[in-house]
Amino acid sequence: LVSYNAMVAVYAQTGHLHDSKRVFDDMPVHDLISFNAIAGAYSHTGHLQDAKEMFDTLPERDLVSWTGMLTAYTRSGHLQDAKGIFCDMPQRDIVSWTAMLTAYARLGYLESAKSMFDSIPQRDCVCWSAMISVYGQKGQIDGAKRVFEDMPERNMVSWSSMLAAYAQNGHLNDAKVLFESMPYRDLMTWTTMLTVLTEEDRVDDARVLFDEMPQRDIVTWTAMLAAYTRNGHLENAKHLFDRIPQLNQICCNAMLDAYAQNSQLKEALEMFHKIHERDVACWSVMIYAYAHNGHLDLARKVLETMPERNIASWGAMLSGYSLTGHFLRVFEVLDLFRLIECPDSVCFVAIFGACNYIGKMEAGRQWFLSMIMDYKVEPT
RNA sequence: UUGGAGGAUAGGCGA
Repeated sequence: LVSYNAMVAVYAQTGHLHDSKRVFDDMPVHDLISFNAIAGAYSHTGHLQDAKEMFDTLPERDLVSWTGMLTAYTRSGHLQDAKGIFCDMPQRDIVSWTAMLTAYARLGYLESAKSMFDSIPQRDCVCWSAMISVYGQKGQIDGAKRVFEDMPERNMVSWSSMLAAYAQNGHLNDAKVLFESMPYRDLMTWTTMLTVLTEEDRVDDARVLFDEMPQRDIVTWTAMLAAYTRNGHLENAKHLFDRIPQLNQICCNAMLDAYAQNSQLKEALEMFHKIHERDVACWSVMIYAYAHNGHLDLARKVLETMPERNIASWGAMLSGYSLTGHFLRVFEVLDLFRLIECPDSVCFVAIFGACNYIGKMEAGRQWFLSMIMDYKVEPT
């Protein structure tokens, strides 16, 4: 039973749902660990419904089952359900507290995340590191640094979280200093440093680092590809892409983006069609590609065809219209989403452009006030 | 043997 469970778990962790399920179905008896493991497989592969069904039909549930379900909801963006699970679970421990902390942060409730953190009695390295990451994702470097310095002991992930917090918020020098002083480095921290070099437009140094890295994985390859794209080296990007050992959805998106940024519409479209499981980013790149090559109508069609939209997809369309002088279209599209999605700073740049162009300075001022008061978007 | 924390891709400005 232990070996079977271990196999289910290994396949689950590597995202091989079918193999995981096959082993699960083949095993003679199941215990709670097997059920939890297969539920985790569903959750890891984004099959929220199946995970929930498994959870609901469990004859008994332990802390692992409850926390697993909490995480499944968090991963799929169902924060209210995550909170419901947290409230309903009969006991909680440091793992579930940390899971809930992360869930709050995802929803944007930094304060709730913080008070959850503060209320954890015996904090371990994981919840400290989670808190660093929360501050980092919120752009609050000082908070991240304070947590990092306050924690009683640090592990690989703590250092790595702090490094990522610096890198993702443009504190490139701090990132470099921290990297030099790190007691350990691994694939993830190396990759973070690759993105730091990229942001500094040191693409050649990035390539040297890439070549010298002791290991590379798909994330590293994609980071290098993005480095070439950012610096306009389409040929190098193509070359690199052809050498990637195992393609995934994200690196294909990155290549699609390389074509889009370089106005290679035909190649972009070709790549788009090669991608079968398209996510929001993939579709949004196509909006960008069309909008920046004079095909506003096709961009709009993509916007309307894509299965789901987020603020970046709306923003791509808005910017496309604004930059090409289709100012009435800006407001037309804005009306399509402003009640369901909060416009962000990119959207407002497009809106102000539209207002200025058609001479409606007063309307622009109103939008500016509304941005701050109603939408809580800070001017940048 | 099952649950919690870190790295890559999309929109304006910048580059």
